[in-house]
Amino acid sequence: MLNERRLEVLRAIVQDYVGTEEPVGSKALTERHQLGVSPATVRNDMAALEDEGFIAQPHTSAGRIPTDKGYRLFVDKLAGVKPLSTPERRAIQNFMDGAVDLDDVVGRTVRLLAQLTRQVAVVQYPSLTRSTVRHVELLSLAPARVMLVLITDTGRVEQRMVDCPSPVGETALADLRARLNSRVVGRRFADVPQLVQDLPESFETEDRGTVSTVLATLLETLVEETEERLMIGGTANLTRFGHDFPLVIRPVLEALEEQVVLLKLLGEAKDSGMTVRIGHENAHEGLTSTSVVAVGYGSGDEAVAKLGVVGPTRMDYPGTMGAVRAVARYVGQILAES
Amino acid sequence: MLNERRLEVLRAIVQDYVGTEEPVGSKALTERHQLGVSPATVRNDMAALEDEGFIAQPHTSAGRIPTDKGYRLFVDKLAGVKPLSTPERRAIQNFMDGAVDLDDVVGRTVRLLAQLTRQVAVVQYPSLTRSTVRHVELLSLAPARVMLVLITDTGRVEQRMVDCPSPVGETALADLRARLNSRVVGRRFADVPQLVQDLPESFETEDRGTVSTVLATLLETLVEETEERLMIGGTANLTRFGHDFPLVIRPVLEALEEQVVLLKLLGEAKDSGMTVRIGHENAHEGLTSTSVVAVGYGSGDEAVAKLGVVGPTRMDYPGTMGAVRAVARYVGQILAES
DNA sequence: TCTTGGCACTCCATGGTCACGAGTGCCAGC
DNA sequence: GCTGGCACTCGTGACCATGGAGTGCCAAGA
Repeated sequence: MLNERRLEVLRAIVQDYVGTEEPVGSKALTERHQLGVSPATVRNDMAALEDEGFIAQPHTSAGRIPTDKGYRLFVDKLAGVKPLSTPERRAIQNFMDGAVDLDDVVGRTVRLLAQLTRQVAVVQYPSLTRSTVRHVELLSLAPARVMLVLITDTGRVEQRMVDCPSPVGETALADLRARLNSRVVGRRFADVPQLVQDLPESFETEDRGTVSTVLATLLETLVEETEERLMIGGTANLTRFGHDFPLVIRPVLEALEEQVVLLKLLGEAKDSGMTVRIGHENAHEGLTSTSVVAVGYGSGDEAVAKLGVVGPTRMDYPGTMGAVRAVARYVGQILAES
Repeated sequence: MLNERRLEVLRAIVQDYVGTEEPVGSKALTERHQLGVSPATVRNDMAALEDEGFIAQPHTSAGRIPTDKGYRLFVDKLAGVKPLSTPERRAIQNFMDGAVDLDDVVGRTVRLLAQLTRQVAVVQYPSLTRSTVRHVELLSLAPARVMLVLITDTGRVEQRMVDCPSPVGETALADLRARLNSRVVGRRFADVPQLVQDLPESFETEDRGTVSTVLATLLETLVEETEERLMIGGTANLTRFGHDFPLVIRPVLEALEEQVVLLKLLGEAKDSGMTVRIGHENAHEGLTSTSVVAVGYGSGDEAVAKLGVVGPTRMDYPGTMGAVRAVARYVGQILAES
């Protein structure tokens, strides 16, 4: 059913619709693309494409627009990933260089991505559980109060207050700090629970309470939902959504404010390679008229977190995918260097 | 010119317009408020109010809507701050309790404020320069690489990498850490530069380079723009802006993404007491059709940062001001406790 | 079997007219 | 100084006619 030309027609429809935001008709198609056939033939092809569910008409006697299924086919079969131009690559470098800490890196990334794609950008902070421990610090702030600071190889810093059952001496604290670090430094956070399991036992009875409390807080921090932070930007680009936008923009903004929703969204993306979720493929109700392009990034081979963009299903997929991939690679490099 | 009744008419117009979002006419006014006079009289009063610039008509033969100047008078003279209801107070407590760290406190605050006011909430992180130092930590991560961690009494933690000119021994680092802390702990960050000024001189020549580098980074961190972080939320409430909203919402979203703009906005607010900036009173171009209600908050008497909301000029000022004030007080309490 | 030109049909968008109603300003009378 | 009355303005919504873009279908040609 779907011969070469029909696919070509679909590609042309997607490209034109993305460009003009208007339903595209058979005549316009033959004029703007060298299909080598007449409008009538294109009409037949369009009817076939519509039968298969790849395109639809908003109403009779209007042009066609791609359906989610149509975009899916376009992304899977018809379009590649468009590499960035040299000026664009240079812009990425200029923009990212000079970041002072992880917050800054993430902040710049989100702004950069929003600017390049002209869509809403979402960047997840490097996950704790997938990072490795660079250092664990314990600070005595008051006799029975300790501050726990975790530092990852990706530069992320997490801190928690610990209220101890009894006053803690500096020596005991230094002892715990040393033993703790010798066990976990360089290891992955995911492995920490196991590594510190028997630590309390090796302490004097009087200190065991404190040690357990500190460790409990440490483990809590690792599993806590807040470990999965993220940053979003470019929401102003939502206004480029389309005409019907008051209806569409609301649920999108709401979804974007729910960290849980976004984390789930990114979580659904594959760990490696790029993931594109189109329209109704997104589980969340408010996002059924948006597409999400996400990819993992990391300092090494393994992804420590994900980043991506959220935009209208009518988006420039090749360009967006190219930008997302390029940014992810560059951020990975920066993390590896630091 | 502006006798008691005319002020009463203005108040009624503001209240009705805020409620209905529609220009309000003389007849509707007399029906919904006990003004004790006829529509014709109200019309005369309205004409006077219009002459003075407090109200305007979108077009001839339409009702009146308040101007920025009208809202200003309303806020200054005609409306108080509406205290929160008991359930609302309880909701604040429930919502804020259980915050684990400063990020969490700020995050909860912004969500709470957005929910209470149904507007966009902006919360500034406690400023470094106005906080006092709880602890300065130096961690040796590599021979010539030190991580500097600042901890404030408000729970804020800031960290920076320092690349030292030469390898640093643990003893030298411990020495610097001890001397640094003995000088600055409990002091205000603003005073730190002066307090550490002569510190390098008291070290051996060989360590002076390192000491200077570390101190330079410390001072840099204090003045850096990034010290002024903030969090925003409730942007979905922008969709309740009005009918003409595609035009209005765009610049607002853009302004909200520019931290600089927002910081300036909050910075313009008075240090003590509540500040209300209405429409064109806001310097930033994109925000001329919004009002900003801001207030300082802090753990003690002094404000360490500000928070507020951004909404349409047509907002419920008494209610919004009440919510903002209540939230600020509660956050202050939480910071004081921690 | 596929392609093509022709043709009738559908339906949206545009723009004009018209009646309605809400609201105003003004004035004369109380 | 307040009030009722009255003429006037203007935006809104309904209705209708027109034009044009686009379609589906069909018969003829390659």
